[in-house]
Amino acid sequence: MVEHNHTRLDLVFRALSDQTRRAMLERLAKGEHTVGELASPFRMSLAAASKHIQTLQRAGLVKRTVRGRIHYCRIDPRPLARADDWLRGYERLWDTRIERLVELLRHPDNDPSNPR
Amino acid sequence: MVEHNHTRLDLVFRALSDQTRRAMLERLAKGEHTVGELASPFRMSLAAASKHIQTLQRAGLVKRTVRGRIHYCRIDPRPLARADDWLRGYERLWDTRIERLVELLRHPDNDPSNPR
DNA sequence: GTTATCTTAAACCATATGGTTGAACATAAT
DNA sequence: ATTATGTTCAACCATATGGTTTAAGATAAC
Repeated sequence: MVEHNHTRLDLVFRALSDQTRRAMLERLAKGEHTVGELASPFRMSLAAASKHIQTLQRAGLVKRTVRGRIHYCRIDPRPLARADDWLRGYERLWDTRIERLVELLRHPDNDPSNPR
Repeated sequence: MVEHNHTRLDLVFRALSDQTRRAMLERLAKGEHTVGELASPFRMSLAAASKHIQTLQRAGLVKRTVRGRIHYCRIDPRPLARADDWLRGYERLWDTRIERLVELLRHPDNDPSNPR
């Protein structure tokens, strides 16, 4: 559902718009961490860090498992792939190599590296 | 400068976290538009749409040229490329094909498609 | 010079955000 | 049962956001 996809992208990009949350993802990319572990490098209260983790969770970027009193968090990269899919829709605009390839396909004789 | 890069990424992802602004970028990907043209498809005031365009501009995603009383906007895809660079840092986590390739490189004899 | 058009600024509003502190909840250790 | 640990909730605060309306500014058309 298009509307649903927009909402998800909203949340993902929103979650990524803060360097604390990006740093948390970078750590989670290396493996599972507890909430306390994720919070510890940041100079903010545990409650603030907990809020950030919840924002990541709402975006689907983090999944948590509770075992006893410990909350374990893991990265879920699929929403990142979808965000990347969206960005790659613009790849043609930033990748001049693709532009040149398209140009070559249209006018093959214009290739300066072609000695013909 | 690392800090500067973070700020820029904040702004880019922030700008992308709204479907109105993403829709504006999609139109700009097809070519230059005036502010009024960008605003017209949306059911919001011109002032509101103007604010969105300013958010895109602050993120560096849009460049504007003023000719007379008309403001022309163009997409600048470079910040999208940088956002994509950041996302691609996680490619290994979402692309299981890369995972399998790495696994093959480590244990070549485990390839089930290899009849050896 | 006057009117029209394009666009933003200012003020306002409701909501969201990102942080704090202290309390509360859930579970583990003793 | 009590204390300790891990974590979230609630209330608060300052700021930001996304929208509105109206006014203002810049330029073009007449």
